[in-house]
Amino acid sequence: MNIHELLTDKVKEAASTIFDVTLPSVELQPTRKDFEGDITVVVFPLLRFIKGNPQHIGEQLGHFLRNTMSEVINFNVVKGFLNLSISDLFYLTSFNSIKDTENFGHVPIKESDAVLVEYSSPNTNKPLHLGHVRNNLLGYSVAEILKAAGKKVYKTQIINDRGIHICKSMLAWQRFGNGETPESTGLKGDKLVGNYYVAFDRAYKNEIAELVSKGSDPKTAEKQAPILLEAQEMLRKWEAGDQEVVSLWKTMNQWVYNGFDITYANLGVDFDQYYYESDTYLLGKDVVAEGLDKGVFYSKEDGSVWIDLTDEGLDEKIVLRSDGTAVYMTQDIGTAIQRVKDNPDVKGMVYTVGNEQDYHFKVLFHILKKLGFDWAKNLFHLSYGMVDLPSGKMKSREGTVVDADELMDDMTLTAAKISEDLGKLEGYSEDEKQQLYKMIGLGALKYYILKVDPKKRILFDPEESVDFQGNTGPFIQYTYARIQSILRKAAENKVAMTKDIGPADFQLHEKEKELIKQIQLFPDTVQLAAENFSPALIANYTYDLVKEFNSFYQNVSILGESDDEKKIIRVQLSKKVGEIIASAFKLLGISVPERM
RNA sequence: GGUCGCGUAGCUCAGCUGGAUAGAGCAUCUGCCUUCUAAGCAGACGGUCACACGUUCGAAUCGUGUCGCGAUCACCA
Repeated sequence: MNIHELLTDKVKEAASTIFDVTLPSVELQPTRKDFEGDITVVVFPLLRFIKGNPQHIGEQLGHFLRNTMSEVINFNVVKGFLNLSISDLFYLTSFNSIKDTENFGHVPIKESDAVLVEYSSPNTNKPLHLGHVRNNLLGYSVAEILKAAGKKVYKTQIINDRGIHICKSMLAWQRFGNGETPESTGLKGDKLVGNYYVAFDRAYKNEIAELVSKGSDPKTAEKQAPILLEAQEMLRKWEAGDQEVVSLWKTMNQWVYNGFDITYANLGVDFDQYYYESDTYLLGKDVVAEGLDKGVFYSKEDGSVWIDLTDEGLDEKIVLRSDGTAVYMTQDIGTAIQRVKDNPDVKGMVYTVGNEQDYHFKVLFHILKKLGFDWAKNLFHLSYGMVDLPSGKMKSREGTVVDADELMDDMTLTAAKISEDLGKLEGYSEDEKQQLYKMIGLGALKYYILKVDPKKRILFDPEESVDFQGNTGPFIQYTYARIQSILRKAAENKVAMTKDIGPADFQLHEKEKELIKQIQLFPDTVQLAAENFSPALIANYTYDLVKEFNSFYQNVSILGESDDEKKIIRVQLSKKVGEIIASAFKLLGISVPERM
């Protein structure tokens, strides 16, 4: 039982013995630094149940708590705030139990409670860019946080591997490619294919210009450019299963997958399941038919099928075209159902998709609820804002996107430059250095993106790149490395790491209490982050912990002239902080170095 | 125009279910490397929490409205 639960119970008990009232809840908060005490009971909310002067009530409660709880050694009342001083006994017993807890903050996984997390979901016609990076980091991190909170998680992505845009790069390759392959060019497969997508666009624009110069109207020119008609023809052939087209499609998609695999590996994300739109784009039609029978949907004269969501404050939405073919929504309905069929233990899903699709997912979730699926109440759209550049929006056609691979390389280079300037890496082999630079560069990138609320837009300045000071990944990694150094030296000094320390041995330093308080918050933070699908909560918690640790580190002597008991508890504290940093960063997909 | 999201220090961001005098980092300035890593620490400076009204003992936080920015309102995905 933690101190908050303990105090809540005691305050309730006090209220019933002194005032004969039953309290539904008690408001507790950490005492502000300018006041004496550790934990504060806010008296104001109690006034609804206990009539009287808040000052007086606070004092009565304070006396009761001090007399009946060994943990409360003193109290004072300021206005309506009852500040309680907590004993060293409590801090030490609490820390003694935390110290030996493995995987502190993680809850064991309950197999019955599976959640499916979808992220990345790329197109196979161009390489991944900065937007995907945010998507991937968010999705991966949320999946890891859910695991830590005791959920079984399936990471999944649905790959958009079909459609006119895929045919465009295929056609351009046929026409201008001269049989180039990733092997023959040495290019990553996704880059090669992406180049042909750009080549298509160039050729298309030229044809339009030519048609317009011959007197054609620009709008019709856009629709009648021969290369576009040819791409559309190719799509028809693909849908008809034309062998040559399908074979080229398979080959080129495989190039792209091989390229993506490298990017994902560098980014440190992974997936348990893959869905391909070429398999799922026909799904959902049967569900629509069923829903039509049940009266969830209705059809119009032309045969198209709709759902009326005006009751929910939304409008009408089409779910099947008049020619009977599926739309985006149809596919998503079908895919959701298919996934639960494939994984019967799934009780909820998280969709990591940009906020331009907020409306789509709102509608999708309503439809699935109306269709009566019990898991439909546990659907969450992990919606995130755009990543903008100082120059404005990223546009792939205008070449203003930040490529994911290049970005990671740049970050690694920046990390290398700063590290070399600081000159701390004597005795490192070139390999070790490169590994460390990558760890730092990617740590900077990931932390930079994950620490901000997903809903907010991010302005990413590649020039200024990323800071290594303050609330950044490298600063936290650096603190971790320093802690490892303390532990190495403690091992040389043979400090007893498992020994419990009692309150009689010495008085706790103010900084030690602060650190223990911060450590205690970690499990709650993980739970909260899981409930809110928020890596930002974990990131900011970790930064607070590191700040607290650094303050502790500068203000107390860990391995210096302190006596043995102090030395032991201080090294134990450092060790636990190191463990928490590592496990929090693991939830963010960031590695920590042993030395730097 | 309808709907949704955002608006906190010069800049980048925290601020949990309403609680005491609003919190960090960067930038600017001042101290601190003969002791465990100075990518650090301690401090100064910097705020009408976009604006107005409301709810109440108490509002950055909740509600309504206004303004600004963005997204979205396809038989595209």
